Amino acid sequence: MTTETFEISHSRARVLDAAEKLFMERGYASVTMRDIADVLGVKQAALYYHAPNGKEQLYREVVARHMAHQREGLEKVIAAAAPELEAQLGAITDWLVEQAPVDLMRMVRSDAVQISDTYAEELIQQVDQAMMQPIIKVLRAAQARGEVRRIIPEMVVGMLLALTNWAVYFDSTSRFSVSSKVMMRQVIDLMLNGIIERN
Amino acid sequence: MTTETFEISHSRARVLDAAEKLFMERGYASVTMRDIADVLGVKQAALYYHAPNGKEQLYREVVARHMAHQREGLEKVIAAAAPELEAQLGAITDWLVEQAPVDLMRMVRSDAVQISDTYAEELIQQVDQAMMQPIIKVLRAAQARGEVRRIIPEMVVGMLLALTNWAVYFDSTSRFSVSSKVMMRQVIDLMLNGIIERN
DNA sequence: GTCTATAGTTCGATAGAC
DNA sequence: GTCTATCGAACTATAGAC
Repeated sequence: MTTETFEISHSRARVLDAAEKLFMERGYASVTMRDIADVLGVKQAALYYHAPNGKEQLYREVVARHMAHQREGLEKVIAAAAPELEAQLGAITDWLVEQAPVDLMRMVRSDAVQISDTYAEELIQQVDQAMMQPIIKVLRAAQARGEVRRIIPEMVVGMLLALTNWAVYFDSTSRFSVSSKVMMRQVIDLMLNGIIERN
Repeated sequence: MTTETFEISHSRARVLDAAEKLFMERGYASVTMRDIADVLGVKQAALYYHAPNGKEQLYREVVARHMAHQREGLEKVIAAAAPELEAQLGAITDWLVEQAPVDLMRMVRSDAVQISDTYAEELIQQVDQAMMQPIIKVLRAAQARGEVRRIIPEMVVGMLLALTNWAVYFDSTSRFSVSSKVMMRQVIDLMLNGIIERN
């Protein structure tokens, strides 16, 4: 029984892994069930044993799992980092670039709306809870300590996520020898010189 | 004859307008020819009179026209702006937010690759020529004047485009009363405080 | 758990009437 | 220039054998 349960969840995890990679890379509409099956080396119909509720539900589960993963990771690296804002932001961007950041804007504005308008709203909430709030908390704490001047944390967090995406893409084109992590350290330095309170 | 030519190009422009709006909002794969026809109030088959070469070619033409439009606009506002870097960047971001910025990363990584790998390369070149090089020239000129310290202009331009996209999206959610243009002025101020040469 | 076969849809595109 | 009608391909999903 334990073995069977393990095997089942392991197979499911493999399906979710393959689906996640494809969905996040190319978007919901342009990934077919056959594409996912091909990656797993099975026929298209076999997918419906592991994902009996179809493509739409599969996408929802992939996203929910991804967001849970991001939230756990972010909270972990934030807790482990030094209590200064710069160190915490560095730990955050290091984590983000390691996770092969996804195009959140495409997910919300293209992928999700194809499923339903209510799901688009739900996805926005998930992204907010999993990826934005943990970082917002870091900024608010720094504000409370008097480390940064008055900013809108929600705005700054979005900037950080957008810049991380760009850094990873820029690094992948690799015309310049600047790693994503080093680039994001420079971005943080640049941002802090703008938002740090000067006495 | 002149009237007929005008009417034809006018009809074509209407088709390209509708296609551009949908393609840029939702991406290549999730926009159907029927969607475009619905916006125009005609049946799907009628589209093939104006776009006889099909969906793929329609997307290519839409993108080519959009990039030409962006290049012309950018070069115009740059030429009209004051010769200081801050004023030029402000004119650039004002222009960009007015054009309802598109998700360049989705275009390159999702839309274009569905058409062909060679088109993805072509699109990257078009984006580079139309949107990045004009702004890169501004940064290089400022570097030559000694206004900014050593940076990688290509990297900074990508940051600026990514942040502009985020600003417009953030503004559209409008939970906070910060207009895209005002927000980008603050971004520019923040970036300049990071990259300006201090003597 | 995976397969073959196929039903039911949707989409891109063409043909031909008007 | 737009319409109706339709073809062929691709996709989601189901049924049933193994």
